[in-house]
Amino acid sequence: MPPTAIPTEIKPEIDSILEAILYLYTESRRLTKELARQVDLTGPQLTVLKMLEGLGDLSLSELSERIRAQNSTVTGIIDRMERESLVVRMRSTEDRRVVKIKLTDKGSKIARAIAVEPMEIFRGALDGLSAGETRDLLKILTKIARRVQSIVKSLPKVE
Amino acid sequence: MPPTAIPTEIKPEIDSILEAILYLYTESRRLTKELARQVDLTGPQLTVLKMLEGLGDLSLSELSERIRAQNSTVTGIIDRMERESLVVRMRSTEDRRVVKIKLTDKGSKIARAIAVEPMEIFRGALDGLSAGETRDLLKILTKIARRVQSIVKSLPKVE
DNA sequence: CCCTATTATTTCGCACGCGAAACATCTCCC
DNA sequence: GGGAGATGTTTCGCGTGCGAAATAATAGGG
Repeated sequence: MPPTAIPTEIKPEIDSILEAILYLYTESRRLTKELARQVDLTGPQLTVLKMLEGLGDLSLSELSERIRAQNSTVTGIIDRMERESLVVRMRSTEDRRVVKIKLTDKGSKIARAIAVEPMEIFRGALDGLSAGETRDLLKILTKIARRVQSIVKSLPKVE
Repeated sequence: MPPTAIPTEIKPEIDSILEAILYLYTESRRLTKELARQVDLTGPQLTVLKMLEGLGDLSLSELSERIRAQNSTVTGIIDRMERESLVVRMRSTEDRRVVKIKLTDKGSKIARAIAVEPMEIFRGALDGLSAGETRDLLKILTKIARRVQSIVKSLPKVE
């Protein structure tokens, strides 16, 4: 048994589960991109637009935290959105280090044209589960996450 | 009740579940990248390396299907790996349209230095579930995936 | 009040990642 | 067997996405 193999008979369900998780993730990205294409935006740009619409002006850091990307990534996205006059940068007056991102009229209008926040589709799908299923799912996923964490900690370092 | 709005009091579990799925996905990428860094590779390059180690030579199409990326993406990854002498391209003799990707000695050596295939960590974590949990998880995820699909189908088109 | 550490953002270089178009080769059918 | 369409790969242009270094502004301790 080579060291690369995890010593276990592969249960076919396991691959199906990985498959399903991957599907849900990639589908959410595909979906966002498809919605975005209808108004000539990219996926991340639509996400930012709807976020600003829902929450009001946000600083760049707040934005990058919410979309789980590095500041430098968001700087680029905002650059391109500003180029298209979808948002403007405004230096905060209280703390002049902070840049507030603000929707323009054009940006708000486009945000309104897209009714659904893509993530809502998933909330909707999860909402269709029974209370028991929801509880089970959360419990199992949490368990998996914990196990992943502990496996990661125990990994041998190369060298 | 418009199909786009999800009319529901948000159950906190739902956000936790989305959180957990996102965590598992991003953790798998982070993990791959971290393993890869130990041998001076990028995440995708390590994935390709271990895939070739496990399965033998693959064509570019086979590779791109397995890592779920477009051919053009994989062309770039292989370009950089070839530049580093990790793999070589070999025209197939049966069908001269096909390019076979082959590990070099250097590539094989590095592949052996990394014992774990990152995805195996998740298989390992899932493997720790009880049979009942596995069954429930698969059932629920499948249900979610089906619901997502049907919601997507019912979405109104802009214009 | 200054000097240092901290925090917010940008810049830079690089590696994906995609879709469309170009290119190469093969297959099939007349 | 020759041309039309199918299949495999690459090229191109663009938009993320990251981490490290640079830049700008604030805060805190002496």
